[in-house]
Amino acid sequence: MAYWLFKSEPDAWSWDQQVARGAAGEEWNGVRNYQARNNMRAMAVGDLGFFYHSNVGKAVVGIVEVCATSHPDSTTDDPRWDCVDIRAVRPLKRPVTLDEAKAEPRLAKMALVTNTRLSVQPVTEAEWAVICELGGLG
DNA sequence: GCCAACGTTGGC
DNA sequence: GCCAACGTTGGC
Repeated sequence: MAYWLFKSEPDAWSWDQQVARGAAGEEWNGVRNYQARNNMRAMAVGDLGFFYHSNVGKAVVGIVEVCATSHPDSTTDDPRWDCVDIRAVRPLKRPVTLDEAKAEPRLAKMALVTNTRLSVQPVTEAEWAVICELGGLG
């Protein structure tokens, strides 16, 4: 079981929209970055991820689960781009902002802090636990 | 809205 | 294969 983080601008695709898709989930399409794509190719069904609102909010707002492994991105004919499907699991009790993550020494090496432009990132088990703690989840 | 950081593209 | 130019992301 691995942990990940998915970034989305809420104006383009928000947590509420993700929740509205329910158990069916939604394609995480539109990624046009090799590193992000490679991360998605490495995902397994049942892997968990954080849902992060970039630009507006700048906070981790919820937890998602991978419900389909990588497959061609339906928004392009370019065979280079694959994506996974994810479904909402639960919101954090309180969002964990980027400022909080930056201020937390245990998250100093987290990709969210060190590699701001990567839209699909791996998260370590330790980082996962810290964000859950800050987010009010036992 | 600006701009820094970073990734990609294309000329050589 | 190098590197300058360009495009995009995302914090501020």
